[in-house]
Amino acid sequence: MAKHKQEEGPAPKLTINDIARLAGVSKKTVSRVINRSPLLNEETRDKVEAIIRETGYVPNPQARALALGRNFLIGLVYDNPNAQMVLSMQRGILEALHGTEFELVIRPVDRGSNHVMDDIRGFVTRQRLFGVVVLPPMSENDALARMLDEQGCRYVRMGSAMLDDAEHMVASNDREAVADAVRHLIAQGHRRIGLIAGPHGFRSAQERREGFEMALTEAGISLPRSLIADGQYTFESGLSASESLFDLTPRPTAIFASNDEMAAGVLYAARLRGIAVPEELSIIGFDDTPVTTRVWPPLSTVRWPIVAMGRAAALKLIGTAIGEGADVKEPSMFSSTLIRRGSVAPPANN
Amino acid sequence: MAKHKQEEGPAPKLTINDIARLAGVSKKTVSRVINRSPLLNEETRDKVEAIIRETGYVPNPQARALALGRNFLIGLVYDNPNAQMVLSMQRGILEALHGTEFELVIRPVDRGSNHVMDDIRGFVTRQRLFGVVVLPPMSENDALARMLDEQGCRYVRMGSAMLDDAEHMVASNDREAVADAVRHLIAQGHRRIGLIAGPHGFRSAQERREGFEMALTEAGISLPRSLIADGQYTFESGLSASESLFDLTPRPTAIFASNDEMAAGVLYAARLRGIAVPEELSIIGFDDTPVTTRVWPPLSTVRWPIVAMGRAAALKLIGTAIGEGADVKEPSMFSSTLIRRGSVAPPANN
DNA sequence: GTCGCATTGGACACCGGTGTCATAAACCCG
DNA sequence: CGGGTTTATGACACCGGTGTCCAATGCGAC
Repeated sequence: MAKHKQEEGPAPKLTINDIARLAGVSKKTVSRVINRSPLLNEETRDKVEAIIRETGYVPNPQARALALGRNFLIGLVYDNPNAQMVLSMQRGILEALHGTEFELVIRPVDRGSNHVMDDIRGFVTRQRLFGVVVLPPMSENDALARMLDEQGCRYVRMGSAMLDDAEHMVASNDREAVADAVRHLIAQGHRRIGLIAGPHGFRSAQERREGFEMALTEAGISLPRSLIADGQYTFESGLSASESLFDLTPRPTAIFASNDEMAAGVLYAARLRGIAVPEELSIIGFDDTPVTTRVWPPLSTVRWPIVAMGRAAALKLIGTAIGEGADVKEPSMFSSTLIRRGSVAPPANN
Repeated sequence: MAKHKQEEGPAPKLTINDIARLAGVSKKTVSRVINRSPLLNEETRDKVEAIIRETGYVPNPQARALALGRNFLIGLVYDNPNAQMVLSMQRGILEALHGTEFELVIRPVDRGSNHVMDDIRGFVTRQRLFGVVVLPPMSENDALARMLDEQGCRYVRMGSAMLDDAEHMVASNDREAVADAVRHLIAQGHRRIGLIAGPHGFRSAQERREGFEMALTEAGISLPRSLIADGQYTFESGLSASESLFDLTPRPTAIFASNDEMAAGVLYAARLRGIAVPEELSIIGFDDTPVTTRVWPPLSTVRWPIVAMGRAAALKLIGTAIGEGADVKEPSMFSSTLIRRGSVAPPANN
């Protein structure tokens, strides 16, 4: 329809020159106002700011990017099987970016490929990204961190343990969180507790496993190797991994699954076998994804503050740039909470 | 491949001038090579291309953006309650963008707010976006489409019906898909079929409702108003909406829920009431989200090709730009498939 | 041999900001 | 009241590309 661009001009597109002319100053002075340069007369600043406000002028980010050799873009690099997690992270980061001039550019990668590194390098250098947030398990790759450093690209890694200094890391304490969850099972009277572990090579899997073992050790409960089954963080892997646990005699009375997808798989497998949850089997998952409340019974799980962590990561990145309340140090370590729903009960007979 | 250059240094950062010097031509000639200008000597082109290839030179996108007044960024605008859908769409778009110089910038908005329009306008004009993909329900907003047009911003709208010409629209045929699903229920022998409708103001909700009514009308089945319950596309709304359906006498023997979340709610409510699924109640959902296979019994549902549609949308946008196999016309209309799982069975008694 | 035309390449301004440095005005002190 | 210092502002080049326009070259035609 509106193909004819008439008086309905496609936006005024004011430039710094227009503002300079209107204010009767040089473009450099306008630039100083925009960049909050301290060596500026109050009066001049006010005058220019008034003009900017009433014209609604906004500096062209492309020109700034060119002049500064750096874009106002934050990249999000991930290769994550967990959709919910990725989306929440995006939300958290965007919350922090909201109201700033930064935008979020997303970049899923394939960590299996042998040019991931080149791929990411190209991404950050071509776009002259201001910085990137890296999600697990990519974030566990130290070579990647080193490369980003070399490229002069700021970065923040998300993870389940501190793998880097506070400036470059936002972490949750998975080990302690899992230990808490397992202590809860123990407090309910469980003694034969199975673990569905996450995939090898995932730091989170390792941390969660250590938390699991820690709680049992504390309580003086021995842990036969047979009570640990390997999973891949997928529903199907949880389903099949629990089979081996169900075949045990005596059967475990509780299972901790290293994430919710696998916990849902355990629940499903239990139903297939006619094992009543929670009467005959207690289950705890990890992540607090929506699936936990869609199944029956709703799954107890561990919730970690993904959105808040995403926000913190973004603030760490841009904190230096916006430099308003300059030193609002974002926390680097976040703790998780056990969410009690209907999938845990004391064991039937002990 | 071109791994010749040192792995160290914070990137060589070649410019068009360097290439021009190395090739012994002017920068404009290099520019012509990059932009595939036809008025160029074969010999010159080959020479310059060789240099570009062996140095690994990549033009600076910021400079191009400034000179062209347009960025190589695609925006994704959405206000969608369905996480899975958003993520799949991102995936589809990124698949199409892969290997091009385009990047994806995401922009969730709040369609309730009364400055959404200004927000989006600012987004596309400030960043000089090449184009945007708009997801439902934002895509149903014609004023938004008009505004984007005025701003000279390309756009493609995703939706559940053709609301615009093929150039600007990628749609699934929800009405027909739902009709098929309901025909399936009728073929199984169901006559009292309930509908959990989507929220008013969502075109998809309307289309799905019309498909539902269409199938019943075809079969000569009357549809009392009481068999339609309003939902909000959320699990909770599906849960509570189904209560009113369960209170009916006689109770419906099947329910079509306008999306999977609500279908999961129906299933949950059924379990709370001790209604056996599928023996006493058949359920069909819509979207084929992962939750359908996590619950028991797994839910029959309608699958629509989100990823393929995202890919098509992105290709429509950039098609003109890459202009290689110039006229690879992407389809605009996609059809959906009924996925049969365990939540449908013939009614117990009729 | 000269002219006209098509083809190819380059000089230069420009996109809209920022950095550097010079300079004018204001200030300070002896 | 002059010289040195500080402060506020502007002129100008520059970031790395692209568009415009003109010059050089080659070649056939007269």
